[in-house]
Amino acid sequence: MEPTERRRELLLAAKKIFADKGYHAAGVADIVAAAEVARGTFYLYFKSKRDVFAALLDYIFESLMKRLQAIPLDQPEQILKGLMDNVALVEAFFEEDTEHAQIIIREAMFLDEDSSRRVDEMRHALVEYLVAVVRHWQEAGILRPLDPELVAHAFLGAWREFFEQRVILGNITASSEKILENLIQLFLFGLIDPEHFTLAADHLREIGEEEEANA
Amino acid sequence: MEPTERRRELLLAAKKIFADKGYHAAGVADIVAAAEVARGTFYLYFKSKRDVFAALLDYIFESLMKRLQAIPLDQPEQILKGLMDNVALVEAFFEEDTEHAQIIIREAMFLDEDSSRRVDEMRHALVEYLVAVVRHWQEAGILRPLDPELVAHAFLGAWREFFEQRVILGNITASSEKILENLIQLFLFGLIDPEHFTLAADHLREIGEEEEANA
Amino acid sequence: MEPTERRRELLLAAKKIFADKGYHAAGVADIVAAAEVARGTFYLYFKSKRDVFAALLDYIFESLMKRLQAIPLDQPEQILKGLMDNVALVEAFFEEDTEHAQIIIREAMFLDEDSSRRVDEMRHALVEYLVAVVRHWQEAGILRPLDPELVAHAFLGAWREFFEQRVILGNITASSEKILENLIQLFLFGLIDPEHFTLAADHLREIGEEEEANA
Amino acid sequence: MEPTERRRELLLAAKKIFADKGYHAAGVADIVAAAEVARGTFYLYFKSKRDVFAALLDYIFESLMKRLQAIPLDQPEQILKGLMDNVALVEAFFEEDTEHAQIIIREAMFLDEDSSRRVDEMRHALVEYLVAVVRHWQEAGILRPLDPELVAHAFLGAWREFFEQRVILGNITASSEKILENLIQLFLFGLIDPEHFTLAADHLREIGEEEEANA
DNA sequence: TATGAATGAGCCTTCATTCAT
DNA sequence: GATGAATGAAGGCTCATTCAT
Repeated sequence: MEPTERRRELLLAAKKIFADKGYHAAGVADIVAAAEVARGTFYLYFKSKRDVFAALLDYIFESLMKRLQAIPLDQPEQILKGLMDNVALVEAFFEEDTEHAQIIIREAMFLDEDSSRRVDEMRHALVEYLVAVVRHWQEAGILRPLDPELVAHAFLGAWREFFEQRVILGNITASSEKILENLIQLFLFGLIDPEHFTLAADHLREIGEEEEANA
Repeated sequence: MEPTERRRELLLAAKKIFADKGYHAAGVADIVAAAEVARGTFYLYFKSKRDVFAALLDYIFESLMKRLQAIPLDQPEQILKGLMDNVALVEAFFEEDTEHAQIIIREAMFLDEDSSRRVDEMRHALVEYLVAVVRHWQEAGILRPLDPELVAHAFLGAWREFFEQRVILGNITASSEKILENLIQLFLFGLIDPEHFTLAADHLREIGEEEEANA
Repeated sequence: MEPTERRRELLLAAKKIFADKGYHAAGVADIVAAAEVARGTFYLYFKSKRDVFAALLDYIFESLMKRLQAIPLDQPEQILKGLMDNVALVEAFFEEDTEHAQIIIREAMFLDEDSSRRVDEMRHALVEYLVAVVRHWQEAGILRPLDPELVAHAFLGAWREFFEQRVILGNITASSEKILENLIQLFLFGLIDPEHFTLAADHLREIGEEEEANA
Repeated sequence: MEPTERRRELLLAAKKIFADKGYHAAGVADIVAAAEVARGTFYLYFKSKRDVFAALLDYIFESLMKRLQAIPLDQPEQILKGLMDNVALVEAFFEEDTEHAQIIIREAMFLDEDSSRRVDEMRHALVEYLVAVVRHWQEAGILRPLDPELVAHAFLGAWREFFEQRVILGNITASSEKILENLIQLFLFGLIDPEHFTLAADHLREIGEEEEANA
């Protein structure tokens, strides 16, 4: 068999095992069993268990990047549909192959410095993408001039929360579309009833002044 | 030494070790070394390594509950200050003792079913609290009638994202107050410039109709 | 409490525990729990776990001796009843307190050199007693002049086999009286039908001669 | 090295160690030291310390069965020689490799339910074999119609007693042949001098009547 | 390249014994 | 005498990694 193919088989076996059992519970024995190769063969293609996990993160990262690069940022004429389509696309990536999400969210994030750095790169890619979208519509005067990074991180966090609950933990049964729609509405229009915008804004200003006075 | 005291010492030692090295990398040997007791002593107070971790989650949960119970939900006259104060209080709990957060967020969430259930209880307590706040101001007609649970989860997720970045991973240097303030503004007023509310709402409706037509 | 009393309580607790769980599975913790004293108290009366076991063997040995010494060897006029009564008495000792038997047969026999020596003393006492009985009736011309020690050991072994099966392992449900009666009949009259005694004796002689020829 | 061979080496090492030190005192460390392999290698071939012991019992059981199956039950023309040859064969099995006997008699019998069940199977095989022999000669009218199982158990017990004393504990120096010969004589002809058979039988009857009267 | 038997450091846990109170 | 918390040696077992074939 071609070396590259062997390596790929092992990588996919590792993906399945890590997603199933988690990094620590997964053993090299499980991986080679799933790949149907001998124990020693594993070490022909990967330096260690850590190494195959790192390779896995690379693989997932690259897969995600391919998707993101396929999205045009500047064409959408309709802000809402644009946002929804684009975010849905990211969600689809993780939902198509739930193992990806299991690994990224459950395992890689806090496994060690190296892993968390790699996840951070992914997060950064997503954030940059969201930032670009927000900035695009801010420049068009449609969105208010809030810090785009803050918005991106906030949205990412909110979305991750629901994704975790729904896909990883299975605590929510609502459809991903419905959730996403509501989430976007919340982020776009905010909580406050427009009638009370002025009142609310006044309060906000007062609080700021109080705090400055206290400081 | 009084048994209760010894147990507490071991618990705190375990908290430090688990926060430092993570559940898997932490050994009972580390814990007893930190507590400066013999190996066997550990098993006088805890059934196993798992057991001490569970006890730790209980301890953190109870500590957090004490804080939350101290907050009056129905008195705040000012929505913004109320929300900010209350959320800040939760944040303070985790920030005072970063180890708490390390353990809850990095380790407990996905360690196993038992642990994730416990973390879920905590999340639930926080969500319920946020839901109560949102509902309070919805009934007062100040907030729009969005699903309070959705709002609560979204806010929790967004907040967690920043907390992780700032406290656990150290990627952000902005002050927690500033972040919280911006976050609340985002959730309250939304992204869209009020001038374009009507336009945006129209788009939203169109999208809905398109989708129904497609279905 | 009087020291002697305390010691006795511990000894009896140990007897129960050792009989229940066996020497190795029994822990000092079990013994002190059964005796309702503190862990340390145990070591006030016994040097070690081994020590309490040795003391237990002494105790059982003495109890058995008291019984045996109470039996008159020379008065019985009737050989069968005499044998049966006497053997039944030994059996009764172990059956009254099954724990005795559990400990002697299951644990002490092969635990270590010291224990097996003690059990051997007991066995010796029983054998000597049986030897005396056999010899008594041999001198009266009732029993054939077989080696009395051989007879005693053989009987002891056969009896032990049934006792183990019945009391320790629970494999036999027949009453001890019935078994004993049959056993004694077997030992007294033998297997061969008297009609064939001569024939059998001839065979026996032939075999002996063959073997001598082969040697 | 071939797996089967390694496993066999470990099994034999375990046999030696268990026979030497007993189940509890023997450590996996001792076994792997005797087999001159690493600790982990042991667990390549056996699930646990218990497991290797069980495997050992199987091995001994099978070895014994091979011997027993080689014995024709129905051909012997001479009762005495037949019995002696056959029993001697069983004895030889244990005497050739004393470790077998050490393990079966000292350790396995009362270690736990599983072990004692296995030993019981062996005992059963021997008993059945003896029963068949006895029954064979009973049908030929040579032996009296005593319960064959009782006879078999009694003989087995008596034989075990001597075997233990001689081989395991080293208390007897007489040759096994001499002992066996005497034992068989005892079982065949019984203790009572034929001249007194009638007298003895009368006594026996009287005892029975007395007991019935008392009941 | 592929194999899989062998390795051994390292982990969790138990329990007889000690000792300060 | 009595207590029971503390001890730590010892034991069973796992698993990532190596290496001779």
